[in-house]
Amino acid sequence: MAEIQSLARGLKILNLLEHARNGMGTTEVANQLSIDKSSASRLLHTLANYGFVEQDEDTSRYSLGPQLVTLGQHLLNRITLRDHARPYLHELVDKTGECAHLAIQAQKQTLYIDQVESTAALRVESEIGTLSPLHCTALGKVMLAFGDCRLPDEFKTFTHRTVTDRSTLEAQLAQTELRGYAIDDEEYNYGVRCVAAPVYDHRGALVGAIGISGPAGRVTLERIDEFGAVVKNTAQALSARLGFDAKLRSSSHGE
Amino acid sequence: MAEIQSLARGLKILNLLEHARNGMGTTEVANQLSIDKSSASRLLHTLANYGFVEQDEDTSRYSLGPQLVTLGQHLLNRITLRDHARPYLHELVDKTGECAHLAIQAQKQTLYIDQVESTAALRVESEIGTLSPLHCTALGKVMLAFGDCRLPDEFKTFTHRTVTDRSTLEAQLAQTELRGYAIDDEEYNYGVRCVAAPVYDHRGALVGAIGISGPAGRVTLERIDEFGAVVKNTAQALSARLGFDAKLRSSSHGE
DNA sequence: AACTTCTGTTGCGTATAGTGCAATATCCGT
DNA sequence: ACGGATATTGCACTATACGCAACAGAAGTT
Repeated sequence: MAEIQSLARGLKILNLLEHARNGMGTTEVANQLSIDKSSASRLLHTLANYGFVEQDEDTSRYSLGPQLVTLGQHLLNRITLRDHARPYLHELVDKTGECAHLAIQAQKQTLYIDQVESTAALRVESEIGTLSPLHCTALGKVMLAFGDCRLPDEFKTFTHRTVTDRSTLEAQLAQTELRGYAIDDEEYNYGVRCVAAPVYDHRGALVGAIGISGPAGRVTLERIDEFGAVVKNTAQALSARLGFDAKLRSSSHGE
Repeated sequence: MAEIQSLARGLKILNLLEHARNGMGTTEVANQLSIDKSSASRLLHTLANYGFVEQDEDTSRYSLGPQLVTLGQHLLNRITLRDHARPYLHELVDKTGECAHLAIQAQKQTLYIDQVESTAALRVESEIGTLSPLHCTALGKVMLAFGDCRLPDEFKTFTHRTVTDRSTLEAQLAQTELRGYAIDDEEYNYGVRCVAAPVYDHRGALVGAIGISGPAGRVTLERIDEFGAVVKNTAQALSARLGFDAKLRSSSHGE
């Protein structure tokens, strides 16, 4: 489809300015886009008229304007985690063939917010709205490993696999943090394995987790790392979608 | 200066979409801007190509896109409160003729971040970087009234006007909250009155306060409400500048 | 199910609107 | 005061975005 050239150029300018620490001058912008100074000047003026960029009165250099904050903020307010997670849950189902879940942390427990069932396996009934423990579900372990709440005092037992020893669990969480996804190996329901990864919002705060769960016969221990990678990647894509910038978390190099 | 029409139209579309709860259709956009459907369609496509809007695959309606979040967020990271407050401090000086200050809360105290001196009165020396108590300065009272920290246990006395009685101070803070600005009536320094109002960031959190201070002879009790209104308005303008949406705080009607 | 009546997208001729060149104006460093 | 940067404005040209109209698809109506 044909692009509107001048609009596209304006938008390109905004993208350029994102990475310019101290703003950019007209000529600089023109060179980057291989357009004439005059065109750049006029485009910048138009952007400035609507508050998308602003010009420093002294240096006459341009940088991003407050309108972007306004629009971005409004947008974030509209976003409900659930709405945005849904396509990613579908993606998980498509790629793994298993049931996908979205959960957040509530009242020191795992609250299931959404579920997308795989067409093949309908053995797991809907768990939306239910609360589960943190220590024995993949989604809950994500909260523990990547969130900022401390471990509960008691660990209830559900299966013979449920980890109830504090130090063992802590070791699992450390491992979870390292590899970027959590595993529930029949620790909550017999015959069900789960894999989950963290979802961050635009501020870099943990807002929830997404993951898959399926019968141990299909979600085998051999394939679990493969599933883990898929879940992790999908969770990262969702986080990016929510405005999360990976740089926020990995390390704090930016001044 | 001549505006680039197509770019301006594109930006107008973004502004339109801000207030559209469930996005807008092509025709709707076209009508609002009094342009042809085809033009609207092409503009929207271009915006979509760069992630500034996105089209729902099912309904084919358009809404604001993730790129705005990205840009807005990047911009917020660059913002330092001080840089943005400075012109507003100048504005205060211009309008009141008194010295203007910016402060944040640090270590349960008032930390002066910036100061703009009035040309007329240079009797107050620079206080940038100094810490003052919360309970007897206008800036500090703003933190107490609008922030989320609780009252200290002890209230040191500085002048005979310093309020050291807990319930009296609480009454003052309640009044402060109601009228939107705080007053220091010679409670910290003899002969100096101050007026301050809260500054909020894009999340609606209190980030600091700005205010003016001047000799009691000029900042009279009769004129103090007049000064209060000016300070309050300026603080609100600064907050808006930081991306603060008044709706965030006033009341929580939104779903 | 055939019928409107909405949508959103595409082809195309036209002329407006944006472009690049060049001139001007303004600022900075020496 | 001068050279070498900037950013901005005038102007002629043609490329570009525009509106019209035709098309396709969805959603209601009868």
